Amino acid sequence: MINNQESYYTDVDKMHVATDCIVFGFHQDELKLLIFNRRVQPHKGGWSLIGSFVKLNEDVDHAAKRVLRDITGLDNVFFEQSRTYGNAERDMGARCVSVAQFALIRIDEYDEELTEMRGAFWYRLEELPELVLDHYQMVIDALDILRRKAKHQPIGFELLPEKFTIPQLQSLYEAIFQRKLDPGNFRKKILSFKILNRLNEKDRSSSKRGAFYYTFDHDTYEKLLKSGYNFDFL
Amino acid sequence: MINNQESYYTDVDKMHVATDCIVFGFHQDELKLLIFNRRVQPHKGGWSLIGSFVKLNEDVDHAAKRVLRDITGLDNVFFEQSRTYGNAERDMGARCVSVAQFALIRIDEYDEELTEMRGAFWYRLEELPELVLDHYQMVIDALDILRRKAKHQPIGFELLPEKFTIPQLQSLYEAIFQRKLDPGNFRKKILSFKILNRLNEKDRSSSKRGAFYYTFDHDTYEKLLKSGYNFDFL
DNA sequence: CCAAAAGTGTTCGTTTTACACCCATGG
DNA sequence: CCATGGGTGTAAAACGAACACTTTTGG
Repeated sequence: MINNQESYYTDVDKMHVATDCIVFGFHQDELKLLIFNRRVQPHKGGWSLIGSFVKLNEDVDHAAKRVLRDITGLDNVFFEQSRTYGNAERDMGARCVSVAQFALIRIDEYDEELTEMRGAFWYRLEELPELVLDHYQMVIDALDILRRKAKHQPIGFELLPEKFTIPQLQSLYEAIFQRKLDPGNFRKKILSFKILNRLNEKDRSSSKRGAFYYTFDHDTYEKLLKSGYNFDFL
Repeated sequence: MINNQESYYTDVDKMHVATDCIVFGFHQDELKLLIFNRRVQPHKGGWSLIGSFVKLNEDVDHAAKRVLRDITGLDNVFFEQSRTYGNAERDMGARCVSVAQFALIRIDEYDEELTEMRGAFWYRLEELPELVLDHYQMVIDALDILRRKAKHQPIGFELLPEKFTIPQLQSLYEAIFQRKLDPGNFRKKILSFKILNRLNEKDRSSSKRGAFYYTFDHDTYEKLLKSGYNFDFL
């Protein structure tokens, strides 16, 4: 069957298809990006996003998950397509179209040893080294999409540990949007969505009084979402 | 040079890369989509989006513009990437990744004869025929992105003629969002952005009194955008 | 003169913003 | 006992939804 139909396309150009992952993490009140020090040609020694070519029988989405799993040991990660980079000249090596996808990971869960063994490291967004090809543009674009999304849906929870405090959540949003938020107003807004469950447990690492831990109530969120509820932060 | 570097990638799979265009137009208070009746295999006789394979030395974006120009005669059209469809099984014919892009066109400007000669026709969104492959999903996804975008930036102007009235603009937004809007409130909101210039000319085709024509002030818009101004419709 | 669409104004309730204030507690 | 961050309350301003009202003009 495949061979039969394939015949329609025989005179059509073929090219490499890659996927590059913009992997965001959040640690110590800072947004971090996972980047990769290339140990082989091309661009040996340069910094790049983690990525891979897509195999003939592999979904593009799957390729991204495969790469991230190989490097961090993590599975079941939040992934979303960013955009596709298809300029003819973008990779001088060969014609190669790259589908960029961004991931949000809980930085406390990944396998640090495995990651470093593979040549990947976390960098603060503000102090990224130069990146290979158009990878810096990919980061910019993904950040833009992340910000847009974060404004209208509670996407940020993907970046925090299972249980977190409201001040932690606030500092994540401050990192994403690059501006200070009012603690009182932020708390009221977030709680008004009623998608957080308070635990009977406090985090005392950043104050004597301690801040209650919360968990994200995925079920209630889905319900509200389906009922057309609007989650507009800020 | 190319041949030299190409050697790094010799063992990497290659595949077809296509682009499909979701072409929106606005006419008689209705959102319309340009679709294409296939005259050759595969899927001969079926309805599909207009699209093409990307050539080896051609930017992906360029391929979309080329297709649209060939079919409608239009150039300089608003284009934006939607998303990329990369499932291994999406086209039984052969492995083929498709980058979907949507276009907004002023329906009064295209070349009707050329378009029909090429087998393409405008359909109301509500009465689309069945589309081949995953093209229907592409339409759904593009609509979703269009709606999101339209909410936060004055994208709709791409779909109207150079000069338009506020009631016309309103009916466009009603078509995009599929709901009635209050004329008074809509007008105030739009005018508050101060990105419309009123002409000393009226359209009397839909009322005795006539409605003033406006043009979109692109320069002021860009300025406000850069200064961080928020355009939130609705 | 009147129907009908264009355009303006007013009201009222909600949301946002800024900020004052109370709480809990380890050092 | 007090500095510090957690958490609550509140008043003023801004905004949005609903709707009444005025304007214009061809038939």
